[in-house]
Amino acid sequence: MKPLSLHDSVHVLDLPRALPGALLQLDGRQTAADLPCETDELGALFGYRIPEAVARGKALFWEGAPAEHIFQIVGGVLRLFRMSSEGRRVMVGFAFPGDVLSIAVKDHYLFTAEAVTPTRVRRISRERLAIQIAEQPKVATIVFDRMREELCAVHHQTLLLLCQTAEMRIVRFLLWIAHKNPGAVETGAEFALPMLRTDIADYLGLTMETVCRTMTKLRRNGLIVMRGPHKIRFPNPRLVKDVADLGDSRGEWL
Amino acid sequence: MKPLSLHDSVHVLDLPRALPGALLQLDGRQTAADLPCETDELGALFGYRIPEAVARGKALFWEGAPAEHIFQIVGGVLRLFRMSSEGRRVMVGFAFPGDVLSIAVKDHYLFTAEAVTPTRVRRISRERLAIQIAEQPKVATIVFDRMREELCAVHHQTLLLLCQTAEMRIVRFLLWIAHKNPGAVETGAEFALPMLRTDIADYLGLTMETVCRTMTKLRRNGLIVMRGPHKIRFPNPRLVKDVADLGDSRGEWL
DNA sequence: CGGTTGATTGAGTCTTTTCAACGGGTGTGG
DNA sequence: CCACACCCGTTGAAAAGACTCAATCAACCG
Repeated sequence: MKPLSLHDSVHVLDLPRALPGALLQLDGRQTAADLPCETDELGALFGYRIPEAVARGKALFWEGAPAEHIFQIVGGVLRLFRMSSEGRRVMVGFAFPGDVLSIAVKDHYLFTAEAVTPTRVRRISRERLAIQIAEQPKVATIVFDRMREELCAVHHQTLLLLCQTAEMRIVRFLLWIAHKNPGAVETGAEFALPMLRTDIADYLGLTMETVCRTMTKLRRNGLIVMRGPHKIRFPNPRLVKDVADLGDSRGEWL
Repeated sequence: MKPLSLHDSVHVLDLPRALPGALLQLDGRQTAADLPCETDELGALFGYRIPEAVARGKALFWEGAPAEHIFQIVGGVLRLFRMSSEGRRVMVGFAFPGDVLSIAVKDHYLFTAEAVTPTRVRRISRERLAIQIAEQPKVATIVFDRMREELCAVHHQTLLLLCQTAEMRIVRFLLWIAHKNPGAVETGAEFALPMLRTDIADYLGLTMETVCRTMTKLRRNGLIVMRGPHKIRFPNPRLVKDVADLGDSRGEWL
């Protein structure tokens, strides 16, 4: 058995992001249902310490600061953004339970990570990770996988941005969020959309107003049902297929 | 000295992509000036075999095919694209001399790589790479770096797509291409823009027409000078700064 | 209660896309 | 050799879409 193969690795999407019975509330109010670390291969890496809490609106780390730690999100949602040279906020991603942050950076954080909801994280120092890699070659495989996952996340955003219309972008964005709650799309169950309209706009390269308007349109068309701005349902799964054909044979890109 | 540190690695942008004296012609006509593999740390990995040629318009590999090899571009330019579910072509990148392709994929190629210009590549099987990693831990560091580079490339596209206007996207795209020829921006020297207008459009999320129109606008404004559709100059480096302030302290994102 | 924040909606403007036409190359076959 | 077709780039006019500016509304908080 090869110790460091690029092949024999956990599938990116098979992560224990949300397990049956562990109802993950993305809005962070239900702190009891954190990601169970025992099931995570990476859990051992981060140790079984009690996770740290990050209050809503607080930053976990800042763009440009020396990257000393790697973080695993246990519960809650974070927004990841940079400041462009013109001073505009550029959303480069969101982090959900199970995600690992900044495993791919070299020495400085490339973006700021800010808690959208009350968030709980585990951390490991980059030094310690290096030692772990040296001691157990298998760890390198895990790190490879995580970097692949990070790459997939960015690629996913790229594909969203390459959608022509705002409607398409938003539908796919919503579906992406929905897919983090297993079965939400198929059963039409309600799921949380914790981030602000502005966050979504900055992520999709749109304005807040366009996001609002488009979501209203989707509501009028019966594609989505909203209970407040942050609770969404897809009442008609079949309808979803028509608007955005996600019939991708390989789930790698979502 | 830690054998597998994530820190002590070659800077992503310090790659021997274009060396003084090795005038890289991106249009691929000058096949003599290939990337010198001796200077490349990764060169040893790929061996010093004679590079394979890929004719213009031919694919190096196809989206969805089993990923058996990893490629290093020695000369020429490739377009990297996927087919969206609606059948539209989605450009996910371009590959230039020095780039390494598909080091981050798991088992199937995520995109098709097609030669824009006559191209020369070296290849290594994924199996062999795994063995190399096992034998020399230092190789893992190189692979980490390359994956970081791949991540940076995708992130760069994301940032391009998040630019509000077509003009900004295109200016930054052109600057990005220009930066691959050392000193081209500073001296106002001519550089090649080998890909088609359609390729650029698909990469920037615009239509071909918008790309054309915007480039003629840039030409009229004196920002660029064109000699045919594929030869560009920035005659006034100072003007460039005004239009697109790239004053980014860290070059990581370009 | 007044102030703030976030979401929504409206009206007008600007950009981009769409549809269409044209021109310069290149390659091919008569 | 020329005629023709085809690809690619460019430009034009009209339509659609997204943005800006602005007002309104609801929830929350001191």
